[in-house]
Amino acid sequence: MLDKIKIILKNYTPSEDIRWKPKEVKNCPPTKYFYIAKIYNSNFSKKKFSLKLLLTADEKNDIFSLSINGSIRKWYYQKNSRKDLNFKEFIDCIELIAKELNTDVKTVLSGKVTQLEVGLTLLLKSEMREINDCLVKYRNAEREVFEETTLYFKFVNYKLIFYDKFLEMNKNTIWSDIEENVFKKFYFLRFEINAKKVSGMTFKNKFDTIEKIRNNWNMLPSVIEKYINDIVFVDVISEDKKIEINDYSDFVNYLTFLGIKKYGVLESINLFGKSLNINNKSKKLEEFINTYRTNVTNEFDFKAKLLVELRKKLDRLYNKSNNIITKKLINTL
DNA sequence: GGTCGCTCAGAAAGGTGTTG
DNA sequence: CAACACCTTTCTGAGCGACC
Repeated sequence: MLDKIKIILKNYTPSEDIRWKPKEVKNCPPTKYFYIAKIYNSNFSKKKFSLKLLLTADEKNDIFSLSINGSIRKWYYQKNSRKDLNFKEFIDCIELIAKELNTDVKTVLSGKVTQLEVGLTLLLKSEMREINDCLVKYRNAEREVFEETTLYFKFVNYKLIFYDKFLEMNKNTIWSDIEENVFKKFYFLRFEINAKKVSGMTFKNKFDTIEKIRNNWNMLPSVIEKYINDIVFVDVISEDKKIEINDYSDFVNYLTFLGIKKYGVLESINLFGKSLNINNKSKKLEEFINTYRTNVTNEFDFKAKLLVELRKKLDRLYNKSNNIITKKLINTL
């Protein structure tokens, strides 16, 4: 469930097996020196998807701190696939990193996590490809669509991202017939919670050290589901219902629906941002959107399908059936 | 009965000064 | 610089009368 991560180890004793290269950094105190290096996953012979190291040396006091930065997911598998780390693999990662750094597991566990990306890839049917259009609002985040297939909800310290993993993995290649078929049939939806500053969002206290991530691994599914559930969902794809207008309220209801459709769902929702009454805003918005919802058939039920697949994948990554094994793994470290 | 606006508390987001 | 602690602001949902 983890992808990109930045870990800070204090009081790390630099391994002599690593080739440290001095790095010039402008505007830094004269007593500090910087060295960079890379570590690879030595379970594989190829050297791809490294983790970048930045060693800060305060040579006066002989104190070193190490920053580890990169995608442990790609690093662990040595490829960019739709696989996601489960608990056992995460524990594996910790041990591997300790080995590569020539330090003990305890040191890695104590590492501070200052940046973290929690995410997963869902295997959906290709009809689900349009689902981004239905994710219309998330709290007060800035909604932004990039190159038509990527959707962001941005805050200062973190953002939510939805994108087509298959396109991302195969963007620079010529597709074979098999790949064409896969793309036609399936949609690899990737969802990520990208924390640029862990200390400034909800991961703080729960996922801000490697040890806490390990101990709180079982909380990750509900955290991910909470973020998804908080996104305002409107089915903008299904056909309109055939509406019978029998009285005035039916008429107003239908007019509101037509108005939202004509003016645009996103634009209509934005109107509420300017609404003066803070307290009623969310309630009104909910009513407003429900009016729209009651006028579409919702024949496909995108949201339900998304949540079902999300739950399936989370169960697998959380190792629900292996709870005892999970506890044992924690105890062995 | 339903709507509106006020209050409150807790959570979430953002701003800023300090620190190594 | 990056990261954090600390503080302020904003958001959100629930509760509760007042009013039509």
